[in-house]
Amino acid sequence: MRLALPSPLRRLFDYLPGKGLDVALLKAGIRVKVPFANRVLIGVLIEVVEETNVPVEKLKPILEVIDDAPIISPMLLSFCQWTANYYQHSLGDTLSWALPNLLRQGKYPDDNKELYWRVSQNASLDDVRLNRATKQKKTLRIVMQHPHGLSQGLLQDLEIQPDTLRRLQEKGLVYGELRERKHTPHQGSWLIEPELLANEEQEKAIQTVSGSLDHFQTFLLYGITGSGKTEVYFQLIHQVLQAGKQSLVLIPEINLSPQTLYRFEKRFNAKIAVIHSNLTDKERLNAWQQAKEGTVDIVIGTRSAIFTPMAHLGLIIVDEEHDSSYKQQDGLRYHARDLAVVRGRMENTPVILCSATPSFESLYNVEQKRYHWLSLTERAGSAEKPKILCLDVRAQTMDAGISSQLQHLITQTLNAGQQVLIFINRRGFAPTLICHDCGWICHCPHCDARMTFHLKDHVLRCHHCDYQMSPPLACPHCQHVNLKPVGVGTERTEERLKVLFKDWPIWRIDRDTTSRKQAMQEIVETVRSGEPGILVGTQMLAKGHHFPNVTLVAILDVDSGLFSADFKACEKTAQLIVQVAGRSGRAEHKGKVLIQTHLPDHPLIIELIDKGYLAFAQHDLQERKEANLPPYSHFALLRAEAYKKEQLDAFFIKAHAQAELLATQFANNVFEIFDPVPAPMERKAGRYRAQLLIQSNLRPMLHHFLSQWIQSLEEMPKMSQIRWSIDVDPIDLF
DNA sequence: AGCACGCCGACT
DNA sequence: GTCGGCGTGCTC
Repeated sequence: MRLALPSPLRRLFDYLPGKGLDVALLKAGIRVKVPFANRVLIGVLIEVVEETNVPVEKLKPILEVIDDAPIISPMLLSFCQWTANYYQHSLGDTLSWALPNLLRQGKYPDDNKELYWRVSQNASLDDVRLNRATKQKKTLRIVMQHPHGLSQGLLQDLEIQPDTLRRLQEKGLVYGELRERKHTPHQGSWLIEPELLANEEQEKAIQTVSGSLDHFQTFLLYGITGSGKTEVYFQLIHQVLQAGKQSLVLIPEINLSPQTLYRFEKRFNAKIAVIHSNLTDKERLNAWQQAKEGTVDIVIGTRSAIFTPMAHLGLIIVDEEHDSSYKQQDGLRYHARDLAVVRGRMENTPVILCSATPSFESLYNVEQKRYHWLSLTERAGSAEKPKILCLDVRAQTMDAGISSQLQHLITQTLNAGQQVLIFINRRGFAPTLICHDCGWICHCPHCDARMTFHLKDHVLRCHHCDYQMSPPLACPHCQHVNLKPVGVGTERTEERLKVLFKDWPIWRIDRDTTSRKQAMQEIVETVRSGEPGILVGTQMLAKGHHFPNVTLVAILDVDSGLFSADFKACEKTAQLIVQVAGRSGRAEHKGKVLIQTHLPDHPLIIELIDKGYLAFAQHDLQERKEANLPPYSHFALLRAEAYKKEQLDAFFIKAHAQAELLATQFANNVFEIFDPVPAPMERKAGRYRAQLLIQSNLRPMLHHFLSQWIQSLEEMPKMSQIRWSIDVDPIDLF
């Protein structure tokens, strides 16, 4: 029996069947318990083989067969095999990423009954007892929309506390029902809310995809902010529901808010499962099992939901497909958007990738006729596109990153009763502590990074490891007591804005102010209420939320995104500008976007402002073509880290030599093997980091090469001190 | 990744 | 004398 075991070792392990075991009952995808070295592991049977290269005396019998039917379908298993192979990862470990925790631990899918809430016959929203209970009223409204009941888990995902339900139950307005989780045929309409009338473009998109619902085809749905992408895929999901099939909707981490789910709940009378990182193991298994059985109709989830088994998959949607949260950045470094396309092909199902700022890879795939292009370029209603302006700040006096022109515009906007959004590119530009006399700067003792000064807590914090210290009173270098915070950061900008615009509220959104669970939501709601004021924040502001009363958006420092060595820097910056711009304005007020830059002649700035995102993408893709960069060629990156620099260097010298040697076995010039280089932040959390880039125009060759190269790396002796990994299609070169 | 084995320093 | 530090090697 050939098994995949949860181990980083990129190979399968052969075992003997236990005595008295009927080999005919063993099917790929069942779990078995086996002895492995000195412990017991749970593995997944991949195939039954008669022959093995392993010496007989080493073969051990399995201890136990856990399942009588495959826990993982042949489809999902081959999907995982494809993934493991493509990302050069161990199959056993890949399965660990794909399976819910409890299944990896050998537990059985839970067939416990689930608590469903239903509305009582005599319940009414006008009940006087609900006059002051807004939460209960809202809850009752939601439960009323679903006469067949809603599971407690889903209600919790909608931010409804069990306590609220209990109170409604005490009033006799709703009742709980323990339900056997079995497939109950759907009754009645799939819609709760009628569909909106699609405009011409939307109709065209819907028609095009619905003509392909019975087979694989990838669509790239380009829809500018406010053009009604959601309506397009809602109507398509409706068609899929009517065909008795399931839809899988992937969304970026940040977008999986109760509001997102609420929109689905409001539209569809369908069973929806949500898969996100805050689920308990039990909830996750439950959602997984229901999707597998086909008892849920729509699965909404983040990156890892791409591994959800689906009984009757009919459509895959990847919302905001350009979003970098689809790429797993440790362990199995998969890209959920790319895997969505692979899965669609395997399951013969259409895939829709949506974005207002499509990734350049996807645009390239459209150009190559692999993806079908759909576009929505009209904003719904009377809303106009925001106007992007570039402000050359060379030779301008800046005040905490704010030019006087910007100051003037902010004042105007506030006086007009509107809101301003100030976007700061990075927390990395946050203030640090500098000695005014000798120029000493406070560095993190564990990383090659400056400590960031946090005014509120009066601490120095390293943003790359968790190191914290209180600021020294005197300079450790010259002993003078003249340490000052410098740099433009969210906090400092906020402080300055508070002084400059002291009569207006200022809201700050970043990791520090929104660490508390509900904090972000509270701020967002305050801003949505429309009171004039200034919203200051980082990346978090670029995604999802829309603020109708924001009419001025300012990006304080766009330059750092323009000269980065990273080949994707321009793409990311362009996406950011367009996404941030999309947060503003609607209907009555036209939005204005101001970009402060020292490089007003940069092609990104010129192209993006004059001709828009797609034109800039064309331009940048042309440059990448000339430089033979992805998507025109393919990258794989070997990263490694170690506590001792000499060990790391020794490792890379060997790895590099092996790569060169291996490359001689292939045709000339198939690969470009770069010299190993230190990571941009060489030391992080006390470990030295470096990387080695391999480039090739021939994907299949690159994969052959990688698997052989990795095998030789795995066999290298004395490697315990070095942690290394391979990143196929890296999105960051560090 | 785990986990044991093994060979050197500071303790009841 | 041992307890335990982590370098080294192995897992069908």
